[in-house]
Amino acid sequence: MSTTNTTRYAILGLLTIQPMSGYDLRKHLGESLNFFWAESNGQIYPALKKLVADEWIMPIKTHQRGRRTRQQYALTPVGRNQLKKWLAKPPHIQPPRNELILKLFLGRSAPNGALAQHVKAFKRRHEDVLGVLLNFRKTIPKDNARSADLDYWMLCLEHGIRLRQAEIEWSSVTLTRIASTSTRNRR
Amino acid sequence: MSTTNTTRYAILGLLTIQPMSGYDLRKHLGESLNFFWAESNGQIYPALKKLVADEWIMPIKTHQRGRRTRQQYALTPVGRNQLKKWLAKPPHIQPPRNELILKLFLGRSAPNGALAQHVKAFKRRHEDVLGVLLNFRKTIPKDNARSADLDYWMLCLEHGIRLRQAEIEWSSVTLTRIASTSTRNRR
DNA sequence: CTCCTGATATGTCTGTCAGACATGTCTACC
DNA sequence: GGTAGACATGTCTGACAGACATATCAGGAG
Repeated sequence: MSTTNTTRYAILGLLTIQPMSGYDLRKHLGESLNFFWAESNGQIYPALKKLVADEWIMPIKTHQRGRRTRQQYALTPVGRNQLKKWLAKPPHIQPPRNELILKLFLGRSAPNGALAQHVKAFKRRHEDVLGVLLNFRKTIPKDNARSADLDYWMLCLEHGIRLRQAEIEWSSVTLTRIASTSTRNRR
Repeated sequence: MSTTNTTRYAILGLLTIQPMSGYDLRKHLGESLNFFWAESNGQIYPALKKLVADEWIMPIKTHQRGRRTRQQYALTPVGRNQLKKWLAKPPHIQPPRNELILKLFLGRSAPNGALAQHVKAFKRRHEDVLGVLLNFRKTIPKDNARSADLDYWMLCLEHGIRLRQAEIEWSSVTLTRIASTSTRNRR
């Protein structure tokens, strides 16, 4: 099996920023990272247990004033090393499963107007995300003035922005073409 | 559970083009469709069985001269209707799992030069795919002169092309930025 | 004519994943 | 003293990825 349980490494990576609890990880993964890395909630806690067992991370107790005690985790030297080794390996490519495009491909069998609806929704969603990302681009550099991670984060952001722009442009073109196609093929 | 077993519908969709065997489906899925829809080989035959049991498709015997008898399948009216209903539903969005971007995000922990290697490979791969797609754009319209599917296929192709172009452009920009980043952060 | 190679053809199996669902705790406010 | 809502930690099922297994047939090499 060449599937590498990437969840472990995503967690490991986040812990390079600072020690966190499972809940923190979940929030991080659900927010900024979510634009290019979706983690399944159900994987996080089992993965943490496994990582502790392998001694890639270690649990640390944190007593916060006025807040419940949370189980936090920190990288061990072993974990840091494993992460580095993983980062050196060529990235695994996610097999594409673009359901919108599949439906478009089979468009001849679709009920009238459905495809246009799908593409419109697709476009709107990407426009929303693009808005968020463009806002990030403005605010992140100020908040994290000279974080060592900043340069890398901006590259990821740039990727997200360009991809969304391409999707939006394609959507526009496609919408006009769909209109003329359905006119031509009308029974 | 909201996961919809999309494999069934991908198969159903391909059978609208013409009756096919499992092997034909596998080839189709491994070739043209593969650019936006990757199907796991292991799913095809079980899915076919299920589809037959549900009477969405029916097995037909084909005796080809000089070739082994293959089990082919054709859509039933029920199947055609189910496909149509599915096409009308909003497409499910694949959760993103872009391992390259994840590695870039964690770039600070990566060994020297590794990221640049990854991005270069990423760029090369997309350039190769773009070449294939651009070639498709030239040849497909001639081969399938007035297929009812042609218009839809071209839309999918266009999507693939634009996305790849965006990836390639981002790669170029990123490569120059990585170079200057690693210079600045050198110890 | 027999062996071998490679395309044809049909599957199985294991670990990983998606994401809905379950459960309990603490704070703040009424 | 109750309860709404954030905080926090999990479990569970069906679907999926993709490596692996197996058998048949055609055509060429010896």
